[in-house]
This record gives sequence, C-alpha cells and structure tokens, in this order.
Amino acid sequence: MIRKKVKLLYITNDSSRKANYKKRKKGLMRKMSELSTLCGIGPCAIMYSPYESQPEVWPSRIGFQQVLSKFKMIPEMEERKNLVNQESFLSQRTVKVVEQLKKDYKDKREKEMTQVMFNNIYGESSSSSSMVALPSMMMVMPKVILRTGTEDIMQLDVKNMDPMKRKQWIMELMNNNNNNNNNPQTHVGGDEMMFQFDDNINPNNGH
Amino acid sequence: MIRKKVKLLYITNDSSRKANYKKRKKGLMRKMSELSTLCGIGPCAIMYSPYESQPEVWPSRIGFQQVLSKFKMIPEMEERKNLVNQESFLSQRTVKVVEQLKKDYKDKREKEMTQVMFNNIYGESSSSSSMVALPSMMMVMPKVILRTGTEDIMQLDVKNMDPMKRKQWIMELMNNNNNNNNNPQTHVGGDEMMFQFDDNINPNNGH
DNA sequence: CGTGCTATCTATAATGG
DNA sequence: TCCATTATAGATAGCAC
Repeated sequence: MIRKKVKLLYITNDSSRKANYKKRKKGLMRKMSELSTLCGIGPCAIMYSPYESQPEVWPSRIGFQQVLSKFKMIPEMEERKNLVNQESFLSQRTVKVVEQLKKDYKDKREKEMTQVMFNNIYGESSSSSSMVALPSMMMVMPKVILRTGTEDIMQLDVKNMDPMKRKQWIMELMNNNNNNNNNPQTHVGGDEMMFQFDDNINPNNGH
Repeated sequence: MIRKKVKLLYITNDSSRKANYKKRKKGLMRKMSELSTLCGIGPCAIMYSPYESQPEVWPSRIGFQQVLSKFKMIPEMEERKNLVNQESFLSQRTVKVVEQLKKDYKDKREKEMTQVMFNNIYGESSSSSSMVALPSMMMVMPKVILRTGTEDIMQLDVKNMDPMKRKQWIMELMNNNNNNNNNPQTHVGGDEMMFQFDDNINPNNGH
C-alpha cells in the first residue's frame, strides 16, 4: 500500500534501492514492449546496474544490434545549421567556420563512427581486448566533439583537418570564453584573430 | 476519459498512433529519468520512429555513448589509461593533463548533463522549442569532448575551466601530433602561439 | 496538428508471508 | 531475499477545442 508519493531522490537504503530498481525495470520494459506493439516501432534500451553482472538489454542483444545499426551519430546537418544560427549559440563567424568543417567531414565521419560503434559493441565476445581490434581509422587522434547545444554535436577530426581550418577552429575555441559582452562582431585579422561571443542567450520565442 | 483498457494491438489509425507514441514516449522517458535518479544508474534508450527525423535518444547522444561504452568495452579507467599510453594515442604529457582535467570535471559534468537532459525532455510539453528552455548552464559554450579512443570520452567545459588549465589543455591538443619524439616541451608563447600539426600519425601498435 | 482535461486504467510503495 | 497484496500515486485514452 502506497503511503507516500514518490520522493524523487536517490534511495540510500541498499535493499530498498535494489527492490525499487527491479520493479521499475520490469515496468519500464513492459512500457517499451507496449509502445513497440502499439506503434510498431523498434525501441531499445540498456540499463547498467550494480545489481546485475550483465547489462539489461531490451528487446534483446539482436534487437539492440538492429536498432543500433541504424543509429546515426550525427544528426541532419541542415537542421542543426539553422538551429545553431537561430539560437546564436555561436557567433556567425564560428558558425561559418564550423559549418565548413562539418561539410568536409560529415559523411566520412558518419560512416566511420557507425561502423566503429557497431564493431566495438559486437566484437566484445570474441576478443578480450576489443580496443586493439578497432579499425585503424580510430587510431588517429585526437577527435574533438563540439557541443553547441544539448544534442548538437559536431565531430571534428583535428588530425585530418585542413591546416588553415584547424587553426581557425582552435582559435575560435580558445577565444570563446574571453568575453561576456554583447558585441557579436568578430574581429578577424589573419593571425591575430579576435573572437567575441555572447554567453547571454536571449531566445526570441517569447517564453 | 479512458473508455477502454488498452488493447495491446498495433494502432492502425495514423494520427492516433502518432499521438499515442508521443504520449508514451514522454512517459517512458520520465520513467527512465526516475529510475536513474532513484537508483543512481545510467540507463539509456534509443527509439526510431517514422514520426521524427531523428531517433529519440536518452539521456542524450553523449549519455548514450557513455552507457554504450560500458556495455561494450571500456574496462576500467586505469586500464584505459595504460592503454592510451601504450598505444600512444596521446603523448605522455597530454595523458597527464587530460587525466587531471577528467578528475576535476567528471562528476560535475555528469550531474549537469543528467539534469539538463531531464529538463530538456520535460520542458518539451510546455514549450514548442525545448532547446531554449535549457538551463543557462547549457548556454555556455563551447564544450569540448576529447575522444582518446573509440569510447573514451572526456567532457571538458572550456568556459568554466581554470584559465591555466584551459591554456594547458588547448596547447596539448594543438601540439599533440607535433612530435613522435619524446620531447614533452611545448612552446608556449602567450598570445603568439605557433600551431603545428603532424598529420602523419604512426601508432606504434604495429598495425 | 497540438494542447488540456479527467475518468479510468496502470504502476508501484509499503507491507506481510 | 523474493513473491503477493493492495491502496494510492501516476499515466494516459478519448475527447473538446
């Protein structure tokens, strides 16, 4: 019998927490199953817990694999471009630079990452050290991922970047946090670039 | 008002199915969030649907990757540290710096990301653009994620980074590929830094 | 199409075995 | 520790707009 409404806090009691976990996991899996049936979609989930040696995977490792294989690490570039612009997460200048980089590397990166992810996950059982089994393309380092928003991820391969672009990008990165004023203008002067960003975003959607 | 208990069958009516999907997806995400909070675990889910151009991913693409990384390969942090060294993904110096940064920001970042994702998901219903409803902390840019291996992700908040560390890190990043020799010295010249990159990486792991 | 409502169904907190 | 119970909190189907 429920005595109180849920307090959304970490359950400190070990056994209580575990019991709660098992109950809710069951409910969660049922919900996923229902959603799958009702709407004909293929959701999947993973849960790691200290209570089980193996991660909970739904609908199954096979189903999981199938869904994952579709997973694209990089969303539509066009959509993101607009988003970045509209919300002014980056200055126009940065957007310009980054967009160019994205255009250059998008397809290549997508394919590589998807493939690597796939291999990475399913190479597990056959090798005790999967890292060394990774495709050689993953050996080139570093990669940099720039988050421009919650879901807005850009993967930039610094190594394979054009030298000029790389320099540009890095300068952008380094100067990004220097200023809090509202001047969106970017002073670009070759090797002496100054970038100014506005950290105070004012979404213009009225809420 | 509910008129009948759910018939667990595929909903043939398109709009009804979509409406059902959205409602249940929201509920599912909430349940996951609750489970995450209550039990301190890191579940993740991905949903493909014809209703959205992008797959729904929870807690985020980043979180998704992080959980996936556990699912598959990443042994322990210590092992990875050695692995990185052994395979010369990064110079000794870079490893050192990066490890320190990870220690400094890991926990903070994780908590923020989880919270932000939760808000993002649940701000959805009250706003046509959930992105702008994100806590202001997400507005600070950029974040940099350094991939030191397939799944080895470090999230560094460049803006909030200590100035010295930021500089250090960035210099490391920029100089990472300069030398395959063992000279850890980095030429740092304040505002007049020189950037050099060596595009020909030769991982010494033999393949 | 989406949002809000609410009667009704479902999940589950606390308990007992 | 696990399973069963049960009353209450929470999720949501159908409808109005």
